[in-house]
Amino acid sequence: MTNPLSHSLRSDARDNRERILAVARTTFAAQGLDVAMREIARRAEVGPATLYRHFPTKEALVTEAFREQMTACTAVVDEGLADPDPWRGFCLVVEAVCEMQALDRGFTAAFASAFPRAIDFAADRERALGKAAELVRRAKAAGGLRADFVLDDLIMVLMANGGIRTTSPDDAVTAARRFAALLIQGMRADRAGPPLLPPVRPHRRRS
Amino acid sequence: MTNPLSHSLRSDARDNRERILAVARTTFAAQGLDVAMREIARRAEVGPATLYRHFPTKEALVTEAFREQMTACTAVVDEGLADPDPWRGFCLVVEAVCEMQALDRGFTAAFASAFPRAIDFAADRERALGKAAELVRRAKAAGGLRADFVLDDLIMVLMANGGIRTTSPDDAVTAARRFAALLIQGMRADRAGPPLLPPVRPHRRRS
DNA sequence: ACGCTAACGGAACACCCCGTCCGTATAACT
DNA sequence: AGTTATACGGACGGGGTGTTCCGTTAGCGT
Repeated sequence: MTNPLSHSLRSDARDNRERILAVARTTFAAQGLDVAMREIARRAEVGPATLYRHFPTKEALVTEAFREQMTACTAVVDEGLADPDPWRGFCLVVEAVCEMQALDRGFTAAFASAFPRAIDFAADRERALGKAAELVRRAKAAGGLRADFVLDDLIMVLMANGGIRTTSPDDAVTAARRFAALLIQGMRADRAGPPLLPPVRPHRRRS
Repeated sequence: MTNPLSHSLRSDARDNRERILAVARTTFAAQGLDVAMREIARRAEVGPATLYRHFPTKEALVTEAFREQMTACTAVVDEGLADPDPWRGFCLVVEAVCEMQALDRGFTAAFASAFPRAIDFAADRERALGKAAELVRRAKAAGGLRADFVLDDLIMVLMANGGIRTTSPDDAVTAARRFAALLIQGMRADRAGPPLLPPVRPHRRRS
């Protein structure tokens, strides 16, 4: 019902799978991707073999665990695109994504491809980036976003936001909001100040 | 001469020590702190035991390797304080430190205490932060920096800047400059836009 | 030149990681 | 209830890390 892949699985197997995914999501969110597979298995009250039977590799588990987060992210971008005021839509997206990153350390790492090599988010990632590019274009056309802003700047900002570490989740989201607010002021077209230096393309795997 | 600790050391030991430190500095700068001790020993053409005889633990090596970077950092803050225009001094410091972080990944991690637990930079770190607080105070008094800016915002910005990863060092410094320029525009007092949310204190080890 | 001690470095230790094998238990179907 | 295939989990292998032991080398003072 809830999961299209849940057919043809024995009941205990399906339960275990969901329990593993739930544990993986919360643990990755709280501690980042540097969590041992054994630890996730232990918290899910499952043997390591069971974990690996459901997800053949750690990368597979991470990919599956953050699939919904990824769609939520693109949904946010769509929401921003739907806003009648492009600049406001842009600001909302920046704030929302920063907050999402603050609430989920693992998502930050997964999105930035901090994991060994290009997860497989490639597809969703590129799609979201395409929409974000459109958002940037409109925000600039509307006169809200400074003209020398480029899509890669947005990626850079998100990467930077991911670097903020705090003690508690509450502090994390407050800091992210404050960070986003500061940045957004710097992105405004009016009183943009001296022109920015030439933009740089942040690193992208799969050269 | 150059090093006050170099007395009472045999010639080969002194050579090895300096070679190890040189290798550690360049390697940490290029690849961050996640470098195996064996790797540093190998590059310095030294056995692991020699490395550990000079630096009893990895933390000790890191601390010693970044001591001069730390003093360079405080020197930058002093330079900013010496500037007749507090706002310009503040901007210069932000730009310079961001650039330093871009050029040295290890320093970023060491400064942010990303290493296991509180290195020992505590003293220098607190001293530098004290001077930075004075810099912030003056920049606000001069009317250049927005009034709701706090010292912790500066720490947050530096932490964020450390999160930016690029492929080449050239890209890193370009990105850092661009990032700093964007942020500085958001920090300006004129046209500050809506007030920021309540500030948050970023995490500090040694509770 | 000699001897003594400081310094060296390869091998080994203890720990943790990801991923796998195989004998056992249990859900599902008759 | 009996049977069977599916799923389970403890134990294992291979590789990596920080750190230490100990037999050997080599600088330095005489």
